[in-house]
Amino acid sequence: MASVMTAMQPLEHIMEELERADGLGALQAASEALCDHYGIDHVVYHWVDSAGDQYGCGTYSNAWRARYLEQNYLRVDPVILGCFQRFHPVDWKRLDWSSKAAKAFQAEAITHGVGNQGFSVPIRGPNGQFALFTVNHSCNDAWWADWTEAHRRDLILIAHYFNEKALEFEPERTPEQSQALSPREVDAMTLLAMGYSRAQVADTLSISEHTLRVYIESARFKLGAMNTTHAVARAMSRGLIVV
Amino acid sequence: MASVMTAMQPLEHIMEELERADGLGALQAASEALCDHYGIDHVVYHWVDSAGDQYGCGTYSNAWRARYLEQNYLRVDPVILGCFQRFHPVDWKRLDWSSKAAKAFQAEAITHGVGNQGFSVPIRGPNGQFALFTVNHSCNDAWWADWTEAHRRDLILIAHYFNEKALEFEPERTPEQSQALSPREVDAMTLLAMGYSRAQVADTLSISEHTLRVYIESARFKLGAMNTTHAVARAMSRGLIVV
DNA sequence: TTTTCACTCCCCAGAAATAGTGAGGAGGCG
DNA sequence: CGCCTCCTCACTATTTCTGGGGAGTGAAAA
Repeated sequence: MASVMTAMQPLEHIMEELERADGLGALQAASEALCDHYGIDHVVYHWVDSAGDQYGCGTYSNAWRARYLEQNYLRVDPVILGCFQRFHPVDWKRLDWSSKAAKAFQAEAITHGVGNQGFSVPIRGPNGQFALFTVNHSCNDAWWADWTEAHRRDLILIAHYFNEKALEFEPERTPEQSQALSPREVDAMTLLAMGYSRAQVADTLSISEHTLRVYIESARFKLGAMNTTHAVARAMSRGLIVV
Repeated sequence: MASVMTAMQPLEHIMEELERADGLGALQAASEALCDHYGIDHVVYHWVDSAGDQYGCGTYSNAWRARYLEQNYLRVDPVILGCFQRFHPVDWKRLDWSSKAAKAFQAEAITHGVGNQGFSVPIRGPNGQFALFTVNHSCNDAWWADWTEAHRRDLILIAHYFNEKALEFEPERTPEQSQALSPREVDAMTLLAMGYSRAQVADTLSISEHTLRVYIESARFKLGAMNTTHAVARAMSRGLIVV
């Protein structure tokens, strides 16, 4: 249980390497180092971006990665689907593998060298960023249960550092931080995001609907949005409004 | 630097208590225990929910909490605004305190016993859940820098556990994940959030605009939204779509 | 002091979204 | 085998939003 608290030099060394990492290659190297350190088959970091864009690094075979992307397994993979609704790290056994697609997916994964046991830590960043840190191994249930229990805390922390570095190295994936909205514009966007119509927003803010329109338009302009819905979506994803 | 890795019995004890916690009171107790353990002024967990709903526990005075809620400081607090855009834990000094509102807010916080130094860990869960774990103290910059550097890893981990427990105890705060959107509905919401008009979305999805409308309406119904903008906002804040 | 910016108000025509119906086929699940 | 959800298409009338204009105040920044 107390693994995080006990001295474990090689892990400490890997963590320090990770903190000093200055490129995506370092994450790949860290994945491999972690595999060696723990004596497990695979360590993988998988960033699942906005429009189904993906980025990852880790020790899965290139063939399996290619196949995964090519088949768009993103929309089938129970690990992705399950972790997206969770906060807790999760053992793969607790996911829903019942669908036909999931079973086929699993079978194919195993033929590509993916182990039967897995443990994934969901990680979330700003603007809806989502990633998974996964450790994977081929072994029996009891051994895996002991191992994951023993290293749970380490894995949470390592997952956090992986994501921290990935965000750092890929700033273009969390794009421009545009100019801020004026208070009135924030009010307008916020109320619109809450489902109020323009008339209701104007009424709530005690201004004419014409005036409100000016705010919406200027907010739309500042956010580079094509319409109100777009503007609200951008304001939300940039954290300019909290709804 | 290696604090997480070194034996530190009292912290270990607190963490184990936290893991066994079975109610919100336990988080409050853990906050106080952490204050004692570290010898700092405040430890606070603050859940900032979708609709501006808030829940928190920690060692701030009741007067300050009441004031914060009453004044709706959520929309002013640079800690909230800054952390919402970040993944890294952040020292309060690195936030933007330049606005007049922020300065007034800070001054008032200090009169309510909040320390001049702060360090906050942003945490995100499913469905757009967002929370902050903050440690706060009154001291000079050098001491604080040393302290936060020394305990950074612990704090990340403790923040994770606080949120894990908070999510566990408050399932009703992430309720209406019940109604997932169908794939087509997700497509529609996503493209609308990207600024496409209905005609463009229909074209992109290669369906008639009439069909598209059915998706938008059913999505709106499932999300309990009053209009398209509202539906998109809800879908985003619940993490159903990623833009 | 000048200039910029946020805030407020107004008109109009055309484009877009919404509300109320309707119906048929494909596929999964008990 | 029904039952269900999902996907697809259609019509009409009404409401709401958008994109062009223009104009005045006050506060803050340059």
